[in-house]
Amino acid sequence: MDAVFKALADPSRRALLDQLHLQNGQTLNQLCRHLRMTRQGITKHLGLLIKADLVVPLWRGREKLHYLNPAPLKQVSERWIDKHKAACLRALADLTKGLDALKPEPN
Amino acid sequence: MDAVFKALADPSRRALLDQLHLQNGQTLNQLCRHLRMTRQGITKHLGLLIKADLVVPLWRGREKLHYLNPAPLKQVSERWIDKHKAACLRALADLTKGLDALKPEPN
DNA sequence: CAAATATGCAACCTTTTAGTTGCATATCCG
DNA sequence: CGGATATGCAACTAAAAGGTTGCATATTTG
Repeated sequence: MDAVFKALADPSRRALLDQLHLQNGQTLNQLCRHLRMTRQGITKHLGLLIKADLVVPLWRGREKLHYLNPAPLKQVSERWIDKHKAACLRALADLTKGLDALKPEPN
Repeated sequence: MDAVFKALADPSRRALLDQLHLQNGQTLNQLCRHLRMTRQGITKHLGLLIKADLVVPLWRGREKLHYLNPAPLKQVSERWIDKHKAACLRALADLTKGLDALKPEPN
């Protein structure tokens, strides 16, 4: 679990997850196009994501495909959010969003 | 959002959240009893948790009560887990597709 | 086979972070 | 008031993390 939280702590790694969420199964080089960083830097980030089991690698010839695995994320929120409270929170979040949308400009 | 992920990255801070989840509204000194660390160290951790809005402080006289606020955690998991779809199923499907791509050269 | 492509490994540097020590400030209670 | 309690702020140190450069390895392709 520690590896998951550590992996999520860095914005570059979250960007990688975003990118995989957008298009799953990308190779290392594909992912390099979206981040302005050396390939080796990205390799290290992917290494942490893989160790945290948030990304699953799959070799196809000389290419390494990367797949997003959101399973560990499930446990993240459930650790401090009681199941029966979840619905309430969700409703509250939606309500807040609704109220914000409704909020009139003071002019 | 960045502050939330950063705050969750440290095991001591997660322990503090655990402690508050166990008993909400504890003072700084109360929290100090459960972690083996100086009070100032814990103060710094709580500062980050408060900045991330994961903990809400409330002053009562000279005491500072700390309350857990799980709301930001909701968004954490929902970022990469599709709300209305079984994300794990989709990921599995994509993974299977990757495996299929691997197959055509069995020889 | 040789060149190009896709990736890995390791050393290195710089910045950030965790934790400590020391002192200051505010509140409660006799 | 004065001592005890509860907390804050700042400087400092040691460890960790982000990122780079350089070179090695495996696979595809002409």
